Amino acid sequence: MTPDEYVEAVLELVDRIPPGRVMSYGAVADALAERSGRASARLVGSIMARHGAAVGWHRVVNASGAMPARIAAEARARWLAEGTPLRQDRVDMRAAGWRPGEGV
DNA sequence: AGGTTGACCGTCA
DNA sequence: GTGACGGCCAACC
Repeated sequence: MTPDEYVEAVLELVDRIPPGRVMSYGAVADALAERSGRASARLVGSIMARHGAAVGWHRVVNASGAMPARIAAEARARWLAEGTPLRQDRVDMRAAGWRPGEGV
């Protein structure tokens, strides 16, 4: 799998996350690990930083259910807009966490 | 070629 | 709950 194909695989998966649900960067990396041969949360993070605008980037959060300060406000607005379960200003990962195969 | 830098994560204190 | 550390892998000096 070429790096380019990996990027597509990440975007494709993110695009399948249902509204109101989220996956962590690490969960995305894990989900693609078998198919891609790699599993790096950091890599998924940088891919989202570059290509996230093309998909529902607010549905991919860090393991704490938060987002970096730069985009936190926008992310929170989107979570509220689609009814994502929140805990203070973070996503409630226990309630909102999604795994591929769940909504199919 | 080599060092630094990220929209990260799990572990340990 | 917080903070430090090591591992991670591609992009960028």
